[in-house]
Parts: sequence; structure tokens; C-alpha cells
Amino acid sequence: MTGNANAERRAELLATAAQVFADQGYNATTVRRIADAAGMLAGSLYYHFDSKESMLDEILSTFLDELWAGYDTVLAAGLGPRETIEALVTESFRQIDRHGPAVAIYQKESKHLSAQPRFGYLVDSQVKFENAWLRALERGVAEKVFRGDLDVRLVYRFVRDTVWVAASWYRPGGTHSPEEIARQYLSMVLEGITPRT
Amino acid sequence: MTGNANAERRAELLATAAQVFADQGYNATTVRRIADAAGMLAGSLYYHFDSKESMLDEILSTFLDELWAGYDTVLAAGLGPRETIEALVTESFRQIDRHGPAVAIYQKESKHLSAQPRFGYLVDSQVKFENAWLRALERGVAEKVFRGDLDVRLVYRFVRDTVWVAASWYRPGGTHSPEEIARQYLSMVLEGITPRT
Amino acid sequence: MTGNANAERRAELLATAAQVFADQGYNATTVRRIADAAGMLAGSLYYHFDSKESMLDEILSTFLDELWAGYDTVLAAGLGPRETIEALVTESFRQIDRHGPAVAIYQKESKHLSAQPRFGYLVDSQVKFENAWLRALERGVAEKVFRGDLDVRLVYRFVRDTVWVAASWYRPGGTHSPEEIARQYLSMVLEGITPRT
Amino acid sequence: MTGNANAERRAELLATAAQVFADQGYNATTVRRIADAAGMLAGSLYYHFDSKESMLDEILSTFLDELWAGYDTVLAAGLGPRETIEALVTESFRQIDRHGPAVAIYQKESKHLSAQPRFGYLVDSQVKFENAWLRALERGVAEKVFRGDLDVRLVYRFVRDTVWVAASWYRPGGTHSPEEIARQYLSMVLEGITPRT
DNA sequence: CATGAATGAGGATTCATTCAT
DNA sequence: CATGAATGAATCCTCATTCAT
Repeated sequence: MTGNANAERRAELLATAAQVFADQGYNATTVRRIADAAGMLAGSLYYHFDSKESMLDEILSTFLDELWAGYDTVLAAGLGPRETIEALVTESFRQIDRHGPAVAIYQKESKHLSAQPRFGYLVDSQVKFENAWLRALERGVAEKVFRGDLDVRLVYRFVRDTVWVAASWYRPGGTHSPEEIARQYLSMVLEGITPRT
Repeated sequence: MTGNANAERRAELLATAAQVFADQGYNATTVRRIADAAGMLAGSLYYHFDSKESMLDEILSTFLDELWAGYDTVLAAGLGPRETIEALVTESFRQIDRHGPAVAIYQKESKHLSAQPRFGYLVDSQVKFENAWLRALERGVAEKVFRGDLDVRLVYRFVRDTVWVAASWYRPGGTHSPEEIARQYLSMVLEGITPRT
Repeated sequence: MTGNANAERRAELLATAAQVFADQGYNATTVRRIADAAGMLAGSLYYHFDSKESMLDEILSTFLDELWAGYDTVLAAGLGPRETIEALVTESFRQIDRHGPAVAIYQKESKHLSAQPRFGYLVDSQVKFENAWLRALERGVAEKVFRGDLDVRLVYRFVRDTVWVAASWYRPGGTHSPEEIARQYLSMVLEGITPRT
Repeated sequence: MTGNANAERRAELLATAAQVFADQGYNATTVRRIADAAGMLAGSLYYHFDSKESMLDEILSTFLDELWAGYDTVLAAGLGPRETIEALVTESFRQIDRHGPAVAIYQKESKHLSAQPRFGYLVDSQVKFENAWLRALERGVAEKVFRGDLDVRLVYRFVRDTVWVAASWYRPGGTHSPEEIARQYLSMVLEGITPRT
């Protein structure tokens, strides 16, 4: 059971760190601030983690692991293009609900982290991500469930950004559940904001 | 002409700084890096600017000034709600085209900068921004040119994010002009990505 | 006992810093020099103190606190004017003996430090000081134990300077004890250097 | 005549510099501040002077040259010990009147400047100064015009400090002329502040 | 597990100084 | 003579990290 207690403590500390990273930015966050928020001294964190960077690493990779668990299930389900997009969006909002800070960190920091070998998996994930979405969109265009007069790449970015940027303002426990937000988002993305005649 | 040369040099250096800030993040950017990119020594920058922070300040306030010049013209034109939204979006993409780095910096840093009194104007701008968009959307719903079954606040965030996040990937001089991108974005936002019957 | 060890270390470091400040002047003293004298690295001082200025602050305010503890006792004792002057001078030499460096720093730096709000207490102290001495001198003139043909303000400065400047050459543990020096100073100040007939 | 105009300008600039050095301390004074006070840019000062240090050097050596011109006249006049002391004190106050800032600088900075070879003359001057005063005092004790029960070295410091410290508060053009101040100081030093029977 | 104290590598900033114009 | 722009060394300070207790 010791290992379990240990794992719980780690998770707790990582949640604290993620919160602070998301609020202040990774670089602007001092180890001391994390330690303050965790009720210990800066040096003490090094009993649990190798470095500030390894905290960031663990936060991001844990998040991506869970994200892909969800995505892979969706992608393996053999859904039609529109249903795939709907399921991916819904899954994404669930991740934002669960891993808000991690998503926010990912948004802000992933671009310049990608340069470091240690964070190469960010690039891998992004490529895999792009492929999955593009394939669904292209299938949709081919099957005429999506419009064919738009640049697919632009549509991809549009949908992707539309979903993930929500992490910057979404707060768990608010008025709307992630599923409700996903529903409205999808409605806008799919139907637009002007009324259908 | 001396004042002019001076102003030009400042603008040049600020453009360089903005580029680096956008690439690496404000905190992660060292003054030395900016100086390197400008072909001078770190200390020399202090002949032109008071501090790293004042460079950031000047970059952001210059951008916001130009942005509002454009927006105010649109808002004063007495357009209908749909035309207002179209004009605001198009204007926004023009700003992204012209002030790409400044927009990217604004996206990434404005949240935690807002806390500092020096950057209070970021909050002011954001409030004014939100009011302008919300009013146009609400008028549109009232006049039935926009759907009434959606949470207006959510629509606002959707459109806002949709537009500005583009700064993170848009590169001036690419295949699409800002107006073309605006056109396609608007088409998606207004009509959705599924074909109308 | 931990708090005690902490306080002791602080006091030790402040004594070192005071020594260096007194020798080289506050501005000319680098943090590194203080650290060298304390046997640590420059950065390590910041574990104990906020800034170079806060070291100076603590040195001066500690000194003034002790000085006023002594002075207030004298002033509350209800002595006659001559005895008051004698006691103040003697007390001053004791402070020079104990806080030599602090006194020297006070002499050299107080004038331009007074401008800063943080060091406003230097002005307060100086005013209180002047009042105490002037009152004693004036009482002495009224009671005819001091000469009435001299400008009291000039006498005040004369006595004041005469005492404190001694800090610039006095070294504890020399031939004369502070009391012996006070005795000879008082003898000169009160009787002059020409023999009485 | 160009040399003359040149010399005047130099003197003017040095007076300005001396004022600022005296007010803020040599180290705390930036070349830019001096230039501001002189109505020019920092770089321009280097047309007139080699360095900030050479300004200080010229200020101090000019002062000491004039001081010794006066002192040497007094010392060569063959006066008695008391008259010598009186004349030296009076001459000193005249120097304070004329070279106030230089005297103040000398007081504050000479101790740590003495270490540098360039300012070796400060030590020479001080030694010569001490000899002159000690001789006069010792002659006075021998001739019984000064008290013999005091440590001569202490008396020397007492008189020396008493005189020079006045530079820290003396402002030319005030109520008292330098001669009047000298008169009252001498009266105190010679007769003390208690009334003679 | 946690603390307290220190390390040492930067990083922003200051400033005397130079020099082409 | 003076300016404007730049240099580069030095300074204060921060902060991730280490480690004996």
C-alpha cells in the first residue's frame, strides 16, 4: 500500500503544479511557488521529482496518455465521419473537464517545448492527432456529409482550435457540463450560427 | 527627420523583439536573444528602451491602438449585425496579417499580464471588445439573422477564439490572403461545415 | 533554539556587512565582497536578506534602536543640563564602541539616504536628536552653567560633530576606553584647551 | 585667449561636478547626472575630461593646492602656537566657504581613495597636515598656552574634526561669515562652553 | 519525508566609456 | 564642441538544484 500512498501524493503534487503552471506559465512559475501551494519547502519537492521539467513532463504525458486512450476507442469504433467528429469533440471536452490545467499548459507551451528531444512525444501526438482528424474530415467530404468547397486543412484548424481553446476559459463545475458544451459547439461547427431555412 | 529615424529604429527593434517574444514566450526570452536578433549587445537595447517589460508594453499597446482604430471604424459604420460580424472578423484577420507576433503574444501572455497595473489597459480593451461583439450577436438574434437556440456567451467565445487562435499558425505571405481566410472562416462560422440542403 | 541560531547568523552576517560598508562606502561595496568576507557566494546572501539595501536598513535601524534605548534612559533621568550633556556624550561613545561601523555608515550615508521613504526614520531620529540636545543646551544657558554668548545652534553642531566624527577613527580595544575618551572630550568641550587661571 | 575660455569652461564643469559629487557621493554619481546638470550629454564630457575619476582628481588636487597655499603662508609667518592655531582654523573655514563641495568630497571619499596610487597625494597632504597641527599643539603645551593634561593626539583629532565637519552643513552666503564662524568655533575650542569665573 | 542553508549559473540592468558624424 | 548610438564589463538579484541533518 505504500506505493499507492506514494502514487497518490505524487498525483496530488502534480495537480498542484499543473494548476500553478497553467495560471502563471511554466517559465514564470518558480519551484518555490509550487512548494508554497503544496505546503512544503522548495527543496522538499526534489524528494518526489527529479526536476521542475520532469513535473511538466509527467503532467503532459499523463494527460496525453488518457487523451489517446479515449481517442483510440473512438477511432476503433468504426463510426461514420460525422459521428467520429462528434465523438472526438465530445471526448475532447471531457478531457478539458478532467485535465483543464494540463490542456492549458499544452496549448501555451507545446510549441516551444517540441524543440527539446525530451518532449518529442508532443510532436508525435500532434501528428497522429492531425492524421485522425484529417482522415475523418476527408471521408466526410467524400461521402458528402461535409461541404466540399472549403480548404480541408483550414477546416481542421478551425475545428481543432475551436475545441481546445475552450480550455482557457472553461472551469469545471460551471453551468454547462462538458457534454452540453460539446453539443452546442458541434451544433455551431456543423450547422453554423445562421438559422437554416 | 531625426525624430523619424529614431522612431523607425524603435519600430524595427520592436518588430524584432515581438518576433522573438512570440516564438519563445515573453518570460523565456532573454534580452540577449533580442539583442542578438537585432545585431547588437544586450546592454545597447537599454539606450532605446527602459526595460524588457517596456518593450512588451509598447508592442501590445501599439497593436491594440491600431486594432481599435479599425474596429471603431466598423462599429461606427451603422452596419447590420451580420455585416458587423463579417467586418469585425475580416478586420481581425487583417490585424493578424499585420501584427502577427503581437497578436500571438497577446494570446499567450495577456491573462497573467492583466494582473499588473501597468497592463490594466489589456483588461479595458478586452471588456470593450466583449461588449462590441456581444451587442452585435444579440442584435442578430433579435433580428433573427442568428440562431436563437444557442447560449450567446458561448457563441461569442466560439467566434472570438476561432478568429484569434489563427494567429498561432498564420504566416503572412502564404497561400491565402487574410481576406480569403476571413471569407472561409466566416463561411464556416455562419453556415457550418455540413452542406445546406 | 532554531530561531536563535537564525538570529545569530543574521547578526553575524550583518556585522560583516557593516564592516565592509563602513570601509568602502555603501555604494562602492559589492554584494560579492560582503559574501567573500562572510565566506559564502553572493547569491547565498539572498537566502538571509532580501537585498543589499535591506541589509543596510537592518544595520542602521538596529543601531538607532539601541542608541535611543540609551538616550531615552538618560533623558528620562531628570539630570541637570551639564550632567545630561555629559551622559549623552558618554552614551554616544559607548555606542561608537559597540556599533562603530554602523555609526560610520550613518555618518557617511544618512544624508542621501534620507531622501528615500524607506529611510525616513533617519530624519525622524535626527530631529528627535536635535531637539534633545538643543533643549539641554538651552536649559544650560538659562541656568548659566553654559556660556550665553555663543549661537546655541552652532554649539549644538559643534558638540554633535565632535562626538560622532570620532567613529571615523575610533577602534574598539585601543588604548582608551570609550569612557576615557568621553571624559577627555567632555573636558575639552566644557573647559576648552587653554588652561584656566 | 582660447586657452582661457577653455580653462573657464573646465572650471565651470568641475564646479558642477563637485556639487553633484558632494550631494550624492562620488560612486553614486553617474556621468550622465553631471552632464545633465551641465546641460550636455554624457559623452560630451569626454571632450573635456579623460574620465570621471580625473574630474574627481582635478577637483581634489585644485582644492588641496589652494589650501596649502594658505596654510604655508600661515606656517611661514612665525606666529606663536595659539595664534597659529587660530590662523589655521580661520583659513580652514575660508576654504570651506570657497570650496565647500570639494571639502565635503574630501571628507567622505579620501579614506578609500587613499588606497589608489593616483590619489597618493591625499595621504601626503594628510601627513603634512597632521605634522603642522601637532607641532603647533605641542609647542603650545610646552609654552603652557595649552593644557598639558590632555592627550595631544586626541586634541588634534578633536580640533581637526571640529573644523572640517562643518563643511557638511555650512552653506556659503548664510547668516555667519566664515570668519565669524571661525571666531565662535575658536572660542569654544579654546575656552570651552562653560563660563570662566 | 522534510528542512535549512548553500550553490552557481544565468538574467536584467546600469554605466563609464568610445567614436563616427 | 556636441550628439547619438553602441560597447562591454560589472552589478544586483533570481532560481533550480543539492545535501547534510
